[in-house]
Amino acid sequence: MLIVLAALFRTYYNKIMDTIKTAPPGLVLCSARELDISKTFDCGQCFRWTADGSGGYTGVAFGRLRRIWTEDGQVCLDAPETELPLWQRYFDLDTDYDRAAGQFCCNAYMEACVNYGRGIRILRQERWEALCSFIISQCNNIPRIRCILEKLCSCFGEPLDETHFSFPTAGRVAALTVEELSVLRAGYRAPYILEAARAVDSGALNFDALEAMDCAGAMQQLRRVRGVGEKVANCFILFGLHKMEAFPVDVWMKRALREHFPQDFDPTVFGSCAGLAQQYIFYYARSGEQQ
DNA sequence: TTCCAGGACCGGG
DNA sequence: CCCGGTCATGGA
Repeated sequence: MLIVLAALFRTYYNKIMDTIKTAPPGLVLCSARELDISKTFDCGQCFRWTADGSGGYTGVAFGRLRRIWTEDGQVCLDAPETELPLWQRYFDLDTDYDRAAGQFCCNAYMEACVNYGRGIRILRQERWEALCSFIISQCNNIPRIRCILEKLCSCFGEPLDETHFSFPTAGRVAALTVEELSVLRAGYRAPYILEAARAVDSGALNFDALEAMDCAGAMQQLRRVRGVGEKVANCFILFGLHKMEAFPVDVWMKRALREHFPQDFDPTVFGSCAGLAQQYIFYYARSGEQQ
């Protein structure tokens, strides 16, 4: 009897101690007002962060598998303290979004967009992942974009645990064939992915050089890659190069611009952060709120 | 069955 | 310059 009780106690004791030992350190990133993780991850700028059912999100960036959640009005991150600068940069925490949004309010609709999207931050994603993601995005829906990217990583990335993988490097993808890529079921986009990977891997497309250019110059270089048109290039310039004046226009944006702005409306009036204005509009339009 | 999804490309007018 | 057809794929 005593032996059984002792064994039971030991089992629970060990379980509790394991929980304490493996408890995430919970690095504090910023306030929840500065960064709304669900809006930021679900607004259509990235495709590899997924809600884990308990209010948090799990994803991979820089080859690091991390969990992020909001707790007591603060955004917490399951990462060692030495990574704080890395993630502060990833979430663009040095930019004053309230000040940027102050330039946007040209009508009541835009005001609604800003209010609805407050807390979105334009991530500083890895550039190859961003380029690849938006090549895949063309004429595609978001769940399937996520599905194809997931398959790309699980087939050709490095395993991080049982279910998560790093994003394969451009060099790794460049060495593949269209036949090998057919497992993605990416359809006509497969050769586009390959050509982009080879351009990046060979240096024909140099991200550092693109970053040093203005939007027009980067656009000119990007459009030399087959499968990269004006819209995909703009998405990459905004989400990959973090040039905030880029203003990608897709079908949702076309409809919003048609229905809520003057015919000859020029998005450059949104200023140096027009891309953020675009994201507020896109997120609001897609939400189905108001119409 | 047809339509649509964060398009791009190519040809012809 | 602008227009329509075409390019895979899967879900509604």
